[in-house]
Amino acid sequence: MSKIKIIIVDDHLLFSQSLSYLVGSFENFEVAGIYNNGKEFITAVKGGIKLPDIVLLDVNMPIMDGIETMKWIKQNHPDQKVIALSVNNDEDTVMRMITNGAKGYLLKDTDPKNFKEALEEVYSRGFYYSEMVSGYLINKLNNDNKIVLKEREIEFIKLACTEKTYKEIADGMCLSPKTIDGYRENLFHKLEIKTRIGLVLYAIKHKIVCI
Amino acid sequence: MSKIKIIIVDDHLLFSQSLSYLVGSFENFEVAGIYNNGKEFITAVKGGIKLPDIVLLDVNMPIMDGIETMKWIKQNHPDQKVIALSVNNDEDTVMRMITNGAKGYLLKDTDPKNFKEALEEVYSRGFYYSEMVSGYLINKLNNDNKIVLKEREIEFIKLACTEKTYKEIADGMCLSPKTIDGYRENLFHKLEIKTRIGLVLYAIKHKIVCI
DNA sequence: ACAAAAAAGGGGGTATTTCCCCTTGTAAGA
DNA sequence: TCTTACAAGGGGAAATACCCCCTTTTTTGT
Repeated sequence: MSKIKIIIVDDHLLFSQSLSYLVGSFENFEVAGIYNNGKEFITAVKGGIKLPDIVLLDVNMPIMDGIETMKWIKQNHPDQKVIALSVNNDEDTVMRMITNGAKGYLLKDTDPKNFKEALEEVYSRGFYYSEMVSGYLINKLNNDNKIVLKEREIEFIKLACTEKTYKEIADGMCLSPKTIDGYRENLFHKLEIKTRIGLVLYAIKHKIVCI
Repeated sequence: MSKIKIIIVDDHLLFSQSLSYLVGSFENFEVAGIYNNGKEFITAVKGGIKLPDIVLLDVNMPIMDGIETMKWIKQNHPDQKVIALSVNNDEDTVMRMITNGAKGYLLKDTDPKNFKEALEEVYSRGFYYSEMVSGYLINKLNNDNKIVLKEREIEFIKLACTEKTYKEIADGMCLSPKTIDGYRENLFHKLEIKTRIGLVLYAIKHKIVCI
């Protein structure tokens, strides 16, 4: 019986190379390729490489990150099994990967035993959702009051995360200061915050801006 | 000739376990132990384990992070060779590790070849400073206008990164609002910022608060 | 197809908060 | 003793926050 093929996509060479040793040490598994970022992987797929049984996809990558890559995979190879790998467990990111079709989401501090289990389950059952992921899924069902930010609002938020005054922001967005006033108030209500500080904290927490 | 002994301290099990395979694959190197955080490692050292030739120390760890651990090592085993491992390359963190005695600072996206080189150099020459580190060292020499924040200022900054008004912050710190006024202005000058937003951004960037 | 609703832009006025200068007393250190 | 750090304050201009209101366009439901 041939081994289960794995492809690793991760920008941390030290990690991906090391991980390939770990995967290689498992019976029935073998690493079929290592790519440094989503772009490299997609280019390779377009170039005609054979898709593996499972892709191990890092979430935080510089060139083309996990979420973007996941979206592409979903569109072009919807049946491809992908396990997301990440150090961060914030609900936003986890849910975005899952809703884009990741079959599992593992933290990098996962025990190798667990990791192997996840690989096996994803291969045989098709998915592996840890307690964390299940928790988030239930959370999602219970209070699905998801906040939708419009393009123009995001633009405003980004500018609000600088030392510009609202007047300056208005100029920057070619709007009246009064309109900006409206944007602010809307967001304050929508996000349940009271001050511009709250807006900045929200923006950073939800990665609307990166610092 | 016996092999060069390495101890890995990293909270990401998947990484540390994998890395030990990589190190194991190098001639002349062997992994003598893996610990999940600084505390575990220090406890083991206090318990009398044999110190390795090189410690590979992750910087970002939950229980006892790389910087704290490095400080302890510097105090208690100043000759211990340590290579810091991290995903982030911000000057603050790098310099703090180096000034606390790290003999090298490697990013996790380092090429395994480079990694092996670093191990060898640290073992034989005693240190391995990448271009990045050298750059920061020179930077440090040129403009050594380091900003020192006092305890009370840090307290204030943390509160400024909330939706509290200065009045409320004053209450929280048992000071007059006017004193808070002074803190703010001092910091604005010292950090070359103009608004509380700038203060929040500074605090997050320099990890004074975490969100 | 057409009314209703939502989104986008703008306005007046006001209270509160932030920002910035300048001064004073006091305790601790060199 | 002189400096430095810390706490506190006065006064005022600017920015922020929070109401109320309006028009126009786009989207949506039926």
